[in-house]
Amino acid sequence: MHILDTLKERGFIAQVTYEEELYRQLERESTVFYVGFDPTAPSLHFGHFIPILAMAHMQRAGHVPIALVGGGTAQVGDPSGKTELRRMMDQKTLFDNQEKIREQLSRFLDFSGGRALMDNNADWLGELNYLSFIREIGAHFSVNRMITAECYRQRMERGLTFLEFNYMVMQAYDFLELYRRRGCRLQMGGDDQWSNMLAGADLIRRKEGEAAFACTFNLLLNSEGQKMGKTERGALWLDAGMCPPYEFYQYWRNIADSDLPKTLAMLTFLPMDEVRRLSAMEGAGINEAKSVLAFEATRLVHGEEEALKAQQASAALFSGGGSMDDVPTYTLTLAQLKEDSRLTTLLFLCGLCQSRSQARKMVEQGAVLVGETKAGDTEARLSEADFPTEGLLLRRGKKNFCRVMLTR
RNA sequence: GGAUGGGUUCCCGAGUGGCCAAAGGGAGCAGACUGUAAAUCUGCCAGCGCAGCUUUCGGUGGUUCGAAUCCACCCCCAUCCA
Repeated sequence: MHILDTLKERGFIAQVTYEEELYRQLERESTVFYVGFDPTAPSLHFGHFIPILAMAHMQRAGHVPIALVGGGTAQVGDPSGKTELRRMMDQKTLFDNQEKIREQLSRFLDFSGGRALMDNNADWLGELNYLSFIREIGAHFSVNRMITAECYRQRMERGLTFLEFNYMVMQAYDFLELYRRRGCRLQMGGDDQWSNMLAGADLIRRKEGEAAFACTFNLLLNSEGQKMGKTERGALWLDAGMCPPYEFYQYWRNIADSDLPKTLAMLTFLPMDEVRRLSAMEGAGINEAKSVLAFEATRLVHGEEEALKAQQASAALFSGGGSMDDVPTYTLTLAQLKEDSRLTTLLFLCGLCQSRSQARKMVEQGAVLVGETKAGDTEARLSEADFPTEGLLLRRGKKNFCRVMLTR
């Protein structure tokens, strides 16, 4: 099956340029392509996951991905889809974030033997000469056309700085530079990047007279039309320290029925026959399908071992039996307990509630379970005897658990 | 640079001297019903050792017994003019 058809079937592709030609290009040779990543956060989050998976699909099909870290462009800020001027980041933070991204990407892509590459556009944007740049590159851009691009249109009404206006030119230049350095012919990315990507492909065609392509991905939206990957605490990070595997697993285990088919297709590498079979499930079966999704997605992000642990912890908490070993755990010292033995304090400390006020309210609403008994008293206190050696299981609502271990 | 209109709790958005931790909606959380789903109904939704107190309405000062609300200066945003 053609890789583009695979990506289409799994729901990745939003828009493609010169589609027929791109089909032929990908058939003819191993094609170098790139996806840009902004180093504006210390971890990749779920929003990056779709492009990453698409890159992995492409790599499996024999093509060569370049992950381009936007160390230079991040100092400008992409106006696409933003209504405000993005705050600027200092160099040090950008550099640190960049290293994290490199580390995380290597879990999804095989960087060995030049099978995947990584570049940073600070390498070439940083030393550009303004005059030669506007002469060589700027001359190819029509402001008239730029301002009609979707990504600028809304900002034209609200205000757009000249700094941001340059973003498209810079991104187009990246593509040209990657073509020259690496023979890169295809840029992939989020659909909000469409105009920037087109600009790059056009620039290569104009300056080099060579074929270049752009291809954008769909956002994964839930049935209510909102982006998926938002949690109670914020973004769904791909870093285990910022979002534990158990939490990641539970996110996908809890999605709406109607979101299951597209999610399975996009977030797993299961054969489409299997995806269709699982998506057709009903009633209790659909829960089974969701745990397959959760397991597969967690496996991709955190590895098989962590996925198994998350699965086992979930089994122990939700369906009884199984091992409690990998249930989210908080360690309490005896000194802490002596200092403040209130249940509400513990709920706050272990992260189950975001403040003691919230903990008090949860108790009032009958949402808190201590072991097997429902807590009814907001002033309840705990003593050493309440903590068995295997830990005390606290629960807020039906789905939030924390095992508290007392170290004596 | 000038004129005008604005900046309110996660978001939208009311409030224009005390009855304001601030209407209403959305999001979120919890309870009931379920399948760790959706829909629906109900409650909660700044913090605190919580019948009381503390911090909050762009910033800093001021008027007042009392300010999100009035005054001064400043910062930022939008629209029009240059």
